[in-house]
Amino acid sequence: MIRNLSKLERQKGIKEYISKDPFLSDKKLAELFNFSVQTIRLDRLEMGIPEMRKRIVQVAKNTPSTDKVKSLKKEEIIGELIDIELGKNGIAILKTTKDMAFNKTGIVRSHYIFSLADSLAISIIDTEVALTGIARLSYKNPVYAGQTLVAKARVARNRGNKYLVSVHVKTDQREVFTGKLVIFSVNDKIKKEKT
Amino acid sequence: MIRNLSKLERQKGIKEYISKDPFLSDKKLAELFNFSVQTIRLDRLEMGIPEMRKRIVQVAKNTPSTDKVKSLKKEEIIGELIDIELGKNGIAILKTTKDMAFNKTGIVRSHYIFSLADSLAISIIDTEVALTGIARLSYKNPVYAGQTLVAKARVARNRGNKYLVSVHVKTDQREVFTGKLVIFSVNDKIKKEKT
DNA sequence: CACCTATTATTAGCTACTACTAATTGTAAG
DNA sequence: CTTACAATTAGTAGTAGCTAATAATAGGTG
Repeated sequence: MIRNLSKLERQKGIKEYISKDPFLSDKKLAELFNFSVQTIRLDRLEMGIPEMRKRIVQVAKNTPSTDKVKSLKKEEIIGELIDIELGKNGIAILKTTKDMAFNKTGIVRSHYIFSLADSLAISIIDTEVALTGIARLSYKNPVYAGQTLVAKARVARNRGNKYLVSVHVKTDQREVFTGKLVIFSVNDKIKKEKT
Repeated sequence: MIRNLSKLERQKGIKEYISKDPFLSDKKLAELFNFSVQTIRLDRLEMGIPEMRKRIVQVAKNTPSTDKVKSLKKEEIIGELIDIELGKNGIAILKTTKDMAFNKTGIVRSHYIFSLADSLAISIIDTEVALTGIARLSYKNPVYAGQTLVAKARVARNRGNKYLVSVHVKTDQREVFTGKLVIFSVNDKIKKEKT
């Protein structure tokens, strides 16, 4: 029961709930938000969210269980965001595991470190959508599975929609990675450039 | 007796069809086997096969999409290695999905593209262990979820244990990423530097 | 013939909807 | 205060894809 929400807030909430649990029927959502089933339906229609059964089918059809494609999993940010000042700087932590490393040496694969740096850099940009344009990376020292990485990012320059973000990753005082990323904040323009 | 056999065969057939395509309703099965819907239902009940909607839910719940773990999944190489000449060049393909993209725009997150490029670059180096040292990345165009990326890597220079690998990633003739990676081949030395 | 199995038909009821109309409530402006 | 409009709720008819129960029919077999 989460009454006392504006229409917008409720719709946002419904979206979130459904994205987290696509198995929610209108009835259950109505109980959760303490609004009538009809209102929930209207919200769904306004937001273009399909009915529960169709959502379940979508999820089922997305099952990549028979896929051979090796891919990474989605994440909003890699690691844990522990401090952030939008537009200025941020800190994130990633505990590395054996899964992230080469079996042979136990050295963490470089793209995990980049992912930490890149997602942190993007998340400190105070904008709806940010995309990486150019990056210069330097891996200073190997990281071993089990070590905890601390990434610090800082906006070094900002001209228009172009941000230069520098990221330093350390583990136990020791610098393991530095990077300079040029990030672009984006409106809806890019969508039309598609083709 | 002939009837009995045909019944058994039909039930076997239904089982097979459903296991291959759980999205088949009783009606569709009835049309496929040219029996009435009631007969199909009886068969399902006799075999203990649940109704279509419950089958779909089962499939959907088996998907690992509800993971909250904030880390990337381990992979030996990101994408599918489709051609390789050790020490010279290689090609890898990655089919992008919604999971790899920002929800808002459907644009694939930059670190997935880097991961494809980086793991390909490392795998073409003809050595036991290879580590990324320095990298210069340039994201030329946004990649949209669903597009298939083709990465081509080439060893541009090789001095001692230092390899300069250039990687180009395209989707439909269109260049979306280029990178120059300096990769170091490693023996066992680094392991002892560990601290 | 009665008995049995397989199949098909019919009906009632269920969930989770779509699509629609209509009534009610809230709220802000004149 | 009233009027206007948006938001919400209620209700109806119809749908797919079922469950469950009951009945009818055709075709053997002892």
